[in-house]
Amino acid sequence: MNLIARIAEPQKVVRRAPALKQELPLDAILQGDCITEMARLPDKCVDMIFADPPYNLQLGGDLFRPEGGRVDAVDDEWDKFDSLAAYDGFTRDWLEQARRILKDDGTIWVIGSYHNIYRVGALLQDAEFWILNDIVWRKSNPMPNFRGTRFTNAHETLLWCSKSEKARYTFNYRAMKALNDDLQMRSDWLMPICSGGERVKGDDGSKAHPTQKPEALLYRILLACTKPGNLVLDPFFGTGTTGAVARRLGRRWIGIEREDAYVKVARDRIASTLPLDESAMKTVPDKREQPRVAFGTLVESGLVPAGTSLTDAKRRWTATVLADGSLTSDSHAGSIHKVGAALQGAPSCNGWTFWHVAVEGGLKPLDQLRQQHLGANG
Amino acid sequence: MNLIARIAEPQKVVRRAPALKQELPLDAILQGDCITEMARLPDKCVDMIFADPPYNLQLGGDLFRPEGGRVDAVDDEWDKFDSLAAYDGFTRDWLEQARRILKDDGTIWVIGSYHNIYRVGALLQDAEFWILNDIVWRKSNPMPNFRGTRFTNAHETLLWCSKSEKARYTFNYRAMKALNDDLQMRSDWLMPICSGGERVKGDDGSKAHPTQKPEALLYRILLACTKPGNLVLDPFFGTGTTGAVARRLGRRWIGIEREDAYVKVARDRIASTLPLDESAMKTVPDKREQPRVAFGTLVESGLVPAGTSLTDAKRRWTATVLADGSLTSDSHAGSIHKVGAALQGAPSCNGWTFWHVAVEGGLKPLDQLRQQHLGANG
DNA sequence: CCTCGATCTGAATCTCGAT
DNA sequence: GATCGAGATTCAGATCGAG
Repeated sequence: MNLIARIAEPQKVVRRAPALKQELPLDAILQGDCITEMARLPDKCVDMIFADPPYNLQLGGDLFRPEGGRVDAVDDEWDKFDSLAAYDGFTRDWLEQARRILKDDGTIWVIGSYHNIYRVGALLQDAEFWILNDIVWRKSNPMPNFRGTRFTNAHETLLWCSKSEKARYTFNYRAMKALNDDLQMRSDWLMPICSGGERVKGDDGSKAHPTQKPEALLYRILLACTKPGNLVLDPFFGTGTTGAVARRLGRRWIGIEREDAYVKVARDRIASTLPLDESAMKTVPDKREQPRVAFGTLVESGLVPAGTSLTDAKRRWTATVLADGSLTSDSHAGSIHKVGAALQGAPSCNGWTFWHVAVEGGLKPLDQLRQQHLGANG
Repeated sequence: MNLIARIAEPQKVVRRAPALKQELPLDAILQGDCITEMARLPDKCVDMIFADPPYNLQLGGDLFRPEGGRVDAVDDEWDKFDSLAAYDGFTRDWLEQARRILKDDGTIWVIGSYHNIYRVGALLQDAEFWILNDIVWRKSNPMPNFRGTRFTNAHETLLWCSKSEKARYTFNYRAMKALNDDLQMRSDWLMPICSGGERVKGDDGSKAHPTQKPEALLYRILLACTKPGNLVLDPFFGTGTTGAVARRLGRRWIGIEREDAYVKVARDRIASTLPLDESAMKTVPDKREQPRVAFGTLVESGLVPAGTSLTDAKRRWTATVLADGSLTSDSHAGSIHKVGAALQGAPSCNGWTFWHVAVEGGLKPLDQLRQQHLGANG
């Protein structure tokens, strides 16, 4: 192994050891503040940067689940900033170093949530980075909104930028297309959050890091934007997902991490030969989700307008479609399935085949309209 | 029809016609510059703002499809800005007016792409708007990346903000859940781009506006964040999608549009849009808005007589109803909520769904008896 | 061995009206 | 403005123990 984890005295080291600017610590964890440590690296030396900076979540008090449990919030000191201005200043500083270290044809990836990504995006543009894509990581299993106050926050955003408009960056188009069943890889990626065996745990079984990213995410990024042997820098290394995936894919890496505990975890993780966990590699192909169509979608799209009267095949019952895709009959209200079941006194009912729309010359089941919708939008 | 389309001389009008600040032009198109026209509207007068500002696309030369056709790019004058700073200045100005016009409990939606949404998001936060969600519109039929140089840009982003952290905004949680097959509506929405019959065409068959938004998008937004009768402002009205959907859903609207051609198109389009039937406009009622029933009322009315024994769904605990509508168990006494919480050791508890009455063949939750009472007395 | 149910968890800006 | 109390609120998976 070729791991370095130094306990540095930043001020001294930066100023007095320019030597390090020549020799690059490959496949190594640099322990220390990310800006200080980046400052010690030479100009234009890395091919790609992946950065997962603090999100500045600004959470309030405790949040409880409906059944009584308490949500284990991200309340670590490293995510606390005094103000938006302080966060901006921090972001500007590390972006400045990142830009200096990055090769002219290299690219940078930054991940964030709505709390911080608009600050980061604007500052990237201010620093003359050129946005190539913004990528949406759609979580297949996000935490719900327990209080019913907003839309489920079910995604995070990644920004992918080159150093300038004219830069000739790496994009392995064919690899991405192959990874996506021979369709162009889109800007929305569906992936589960990091859990199960992939999630690094402490001795007490609790998660080692509150925001560990899934390897599948880094896998796709490294595969898309680097060549084998390229050097990848991760200035917010955490549990070392970037290093682990880089190693697996034959890329070189440098990680910067301040916290002692995370450095240890990352070192062990990368050192241990990970059995290729197929499940961690898998990304859910977008096609599989297409068959699921909410009835409300047909209402929104005007295929089954609100106010439409529905009936069953034998015209024994009728119900009316409301604006939100629910149904009302004389005695019941709810989804197409629930109302169908209630009217029949049955435990369950497939509303798609039960309910029909009157058309010229007869009745057409909702299922047929769903197929029509899929055909038009699939 | 009640449409206004004035040809204004902006500078004069703003300064000399404060009268308009009193009377609100409802269901009307105001023709003119968006900042000037907004300046003429009173403080805190609209419930929601939907804004689809210029994206500042910064497109280079013509883009050609593989088979030779030229892509019909957005190259209109209104999408051109000299610099990021100019775009920021413009954005700051219209956001300032938007904030002034918006009611304190109102919300604003802004849609954009990666070209502009990071500017807009940061400036929204700078103006002390509070981001509630960022929403990803996933296009089921995006334009492919013809050159194979990037990921297919398959989404746009919407920001939903209140005026402050503490503001009590409207969110029709139940309606959104109904629209999504009884699952919480997530922050990623799959919808086709506006095409086919919905796309407004000119006399020559070409599209009337380069970036017309689908009605389904506005439908979901208006249904989620407004009540019937609420007033919605769209300062970049274009072909009037916001007005058309607002009218369909029984919301009032004001549109601002500078271009003569778009004003005409929007006016005709909205005139031919029919409002939904009053009953079809309905959505499932939010529990929070139903009339409150004190548990004591059910005791008084004899629906749950004093002395009744209650139990939870798993029959782990029991309690007895007292004459005043309070409960006693072995160890606790108080309201149905307090006793339920205390027995479970939970911070809180909804006694209506926690406690059940034994009936023939099983258990019936108090909530069901409450509904029964409401049906009989509501 | 498998199945079923109970339990736990994840980057979360998570209530509101009456007094 | 602060306080108090009613009462509204969860999805997809992984894990583990019982049968």
